[in-house]
This record gives sequence, structure tokens and C-alpha cells, in this order.
Amino acid sequence: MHSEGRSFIEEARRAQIIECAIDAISTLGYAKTSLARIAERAGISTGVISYHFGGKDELIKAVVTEVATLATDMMVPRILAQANATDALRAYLETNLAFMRVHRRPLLALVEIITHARGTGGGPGPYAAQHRTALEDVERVLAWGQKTGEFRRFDPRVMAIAIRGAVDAVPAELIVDPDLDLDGLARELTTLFTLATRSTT
Amino acid sequence: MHSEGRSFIEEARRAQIIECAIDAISTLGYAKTSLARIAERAGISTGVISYHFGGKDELIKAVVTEVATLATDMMVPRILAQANATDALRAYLETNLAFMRVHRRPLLALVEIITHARGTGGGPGPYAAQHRTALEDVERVLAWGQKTGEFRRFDPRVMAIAIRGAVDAVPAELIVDPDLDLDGLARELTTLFTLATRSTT
DNA sequence: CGACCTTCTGAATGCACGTTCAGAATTTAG
DNA sequence: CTAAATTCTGAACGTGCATTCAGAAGGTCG
Repeated sequence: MHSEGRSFIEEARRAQIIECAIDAISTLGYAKTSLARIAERAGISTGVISYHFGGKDELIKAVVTEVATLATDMMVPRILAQANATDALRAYLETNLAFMRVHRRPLLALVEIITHARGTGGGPGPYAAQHRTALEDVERVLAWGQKTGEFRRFDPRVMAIAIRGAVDAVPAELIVDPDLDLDGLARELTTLFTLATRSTT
Repeated sequence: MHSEGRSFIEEARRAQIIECAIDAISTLGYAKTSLARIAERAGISTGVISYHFGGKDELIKAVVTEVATLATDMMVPRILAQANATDALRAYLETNLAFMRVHRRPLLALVEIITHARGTGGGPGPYAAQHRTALEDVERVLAWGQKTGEFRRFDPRVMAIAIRGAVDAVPAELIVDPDLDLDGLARELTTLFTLATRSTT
């Protein structure tokens, strides 16, 4: 008997199922991923998933939390370590692309979920907030640079949309062309947005 | 008897069904749009759709063709009318956003289809070529500007990804914030990419 | 050893989907 | 007006899905 909330076996199964879900979603796509496919990869019955997660929605939520945490832990410290907004923007782009290189499949799964999950009525999905937060994080860096005079005057919202749009376009490109040079891409994007944001002397 | 391929009634029904499909997809999202939902909006039985289009896939293809033609007809002439690459890039961004303003729902439906349709094995979907062509069109404009010396040296592929990424991010933003100022957006994006591409004198 | 709890299986259930089709309704042709 | 072709309905499949559940299997502890 254990006083903790979850037993050892439970924790292991959850991790395994989440792993298989990431694998399935990243290769099959969100729409074609069913509990049966995930269970198949894990070599278990579909009932086990419902047993451990209560349902599909909760499993998906667990995957999102898992990957989002992974991303945050890797990216946030590096970005916050920068002394000025220009370097922060550079770090933002570099860490984003670095994450794609290191955690490609989890990232693809996350993108699949965020873009494909919709509310019951067709409205913004349950993970729209996630996207919004990401946008606001970028806006904050941009506002910082404008305050210090490093950046010219522009609508931070629009620039943030452009930056996130460029970053989010990469995973899709990665599916078509798996041999994409992510380091080169990071360098080009950094130059691009440095030129686009820097204060016109 | 008609010598043409399609009767009057057939043409009318096809148009109506395509219209309802666009309406359904743009408001419900691709995943939640079924033939039943489309038929419901048209006030007909689901069999009619199969009768006129042969199946769901063909209907979707018809929608894509319809909207893509609409977009091409509106955008290509305006872009080709420009005398230099800088103006062409500006025209490209402006016409893209203008199209979103005029044909918002069809455009949303098109984006839904392109991003959500996947091959049976999970590979690139049947409309990946569409996306690739769009990317190459941008690359062509960029290469033009580099040849004339208007643009600095950069990887046209990467810049194209960033430009299309920024443009493609707008519809998603439009769902969350329907009152987005598209004209202002166009102006900001033009400035942004003009600064990013222009030759460093 | 035996009672108990956790974990799992495999089948059953109900639902939504795309497609098909016999026959009815409607339009067109002679 | 009659006959044929076109167009539509409503129901019937067959499939895949998420969920549920009775009972088996496995481990734990008294």
C-alpha cells in the first residue's frame, strides 16, 4: 500500500501510454489517431487507457501538459538569461528551433493537438489559450525592446503574429521535408526579425 | 437534352452544396463537418451529395478548386502588374489580406481543408502540393528582387516560409478575434518584410 | 493459505459516419 | 398524355469509434 496518490505501476503505464500517444499522433496525425491505435502500439487493450486516464480527452490533456512542460523548461531559462531584448528575441527563435531538433516528435504531436482540437460548437478549442499565451510572451519581449529603444515602433501584436507564424510554419515544413536545416533556419530567421524590429537609427 | 456535360439543375445543386460545405467547414471546422451537417444546411438528403459529387472526397476537392480559383483570379493579376519586386511583395501581402476581408468564410474553409486533410498513412495530404506551389510563388518574387539588387542576400526558401507563415497565421487569429484590423495588419506586414528583405545599402 | 486490492482483458454497447440503393417524385422528350 | 430520364428520399448497410463492464489475472498483506 502506498500513501502517495499514484502507485509505481500506474505511473509507469501512464508514461508509456503518453509516449505511445505522442508517437501515434506525430506519425498518423491527430484525426487518424484513435485509442485503438495507441493501445496497439503499447500492446495493451483500449480499456487500460480509459482505466488510467478516464477518457481520451484527459489523455490528450496529459500529452499537452507533458510536452508544454518540456518546452517551457528548456526555453524559458535561456530566454530570461538575456540582458537585452534583441538577444532575448534571438534566444527565443533559437530555442524554439532547437526544441524542434531535440524533441521533434513530441512537438509535432503538440502542434497537431493544438491546431486540430476544436470546441464542440466549432469555436476556439480548449487549447486556444495556450496559443494566446505564447503570443503574449512574444509581445512582452517586443514591448521590452521598444521601451529600451532597441526596437522601432510597430504594433507588437502584429509582429508577434508574424514571429509565431514563422515559427509555427516550420513543423509543417518539417513533415514535408524532414531534412530541413534547422540551424540554418534559426540563423536566417534571427537575421530576418532583427532587421524587421531594430530601431531605424 | 443538353449537349453540355452538366444540366442546369445539376449545376445549381452543385453550387448550393459547395456553398453549404464552405459554410459548414468555416464555422464548424473540418473535423466536425460531416455530409449530414452539410445536407442539413442545404435542406436535402445526404444521398444527394453522393449523387452529385460521387463522394465526400470529390466534394472537398470541388471546394478547394472553387476557392483557389477565386483567390488566384483576384490576386495574380494585381501582383503581376507590379514593375519591381518590392512592389510585387507589397502587392502580394496586400492582396492576400484583402482576400481574407472579402472572402473570409471561403478562405477559412480552404485553410481548414488544407491543414486538416491528411493522406491515409498520415503522410502529407493531397493538398500539400497546393501549399508547396504557394511557397514557390513567393520564392520566385524574392529571387527576382535579389536578381535586381532590390533585396539583400538571404535564403529565399526561409524567407518564403516566414512570409507564408505570417500570412497563414492570420486566419487562425481571425477566428479568435473577428474584429481584427486587416488593413492595418497589411500595412504592418508590408513594412516588416520590406525592412527584412531590402538590400542593405 | 486466503481475503483483498490493483490491474488488465475481451466483449458488448451505442453512436456517428460515408456509402448504397430501391423506389418515389419530378422533370423532360416524344 | 405517355414514356423515359433525371433527381431525390429515407432507410439500410458496414465500419470505426469511445466507453463500459463483468470477470480473469496478478500482486500484496494479514
